[in-house]
Amino acid sequence: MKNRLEELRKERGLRQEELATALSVSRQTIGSLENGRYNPSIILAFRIARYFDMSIEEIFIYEEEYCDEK
Amino acid sequence: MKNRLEELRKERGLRQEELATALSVSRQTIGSLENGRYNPSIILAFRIARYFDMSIEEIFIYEEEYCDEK
DNA sequence: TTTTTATGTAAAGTTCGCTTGACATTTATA
DNA sequence: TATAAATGTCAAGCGAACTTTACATAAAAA
Repeated sequence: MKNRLEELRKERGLRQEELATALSVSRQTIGSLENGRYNPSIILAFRIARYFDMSIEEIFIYEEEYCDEK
Repeated sequence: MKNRLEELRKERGLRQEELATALSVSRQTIGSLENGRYNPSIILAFRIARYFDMSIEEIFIYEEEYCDEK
């Protein structure tokens, strides 16, 4: 799954650490999401969407080709 | 997190097993989601939303009171 | 009532999401 | 250049999200 986290964070002039703090996760979690090392839990996805005042679908891009992902 | 899975499934006259097969998960996964034993991964949430032709937000209800969930 | 169908749920195992801690690399600033 | 600030990334550990197997219960149909 792709996402627009880095883009959205930079638009707002935030460091990874600041975003992490705002979302109550670790800096490594933000880095890992931005670099695609893993996907967020749905709870974190909701918190991210709420933080940026957007829908989950506007931030996280699900494409069917990942047909075997869980 | 609450969700409308059971309601949506029954509206469409599906058994848990049929929905599970359509989504490529086990029947127990559907039952566990319907009964709130755990939350879906974001990938599964996307597949469910796509299956019902709805947004994730229309199916899964995130409320801020779950402030410590991950 | 008896049998079948649908659902509930537990146990055990695997992988993933997230943590903390650590250290390397890149980028910016003194 | 040298130092600091921001990011990249690894490892170990924990709990969550799945799996399969199994069995119990509920509801519907014979």
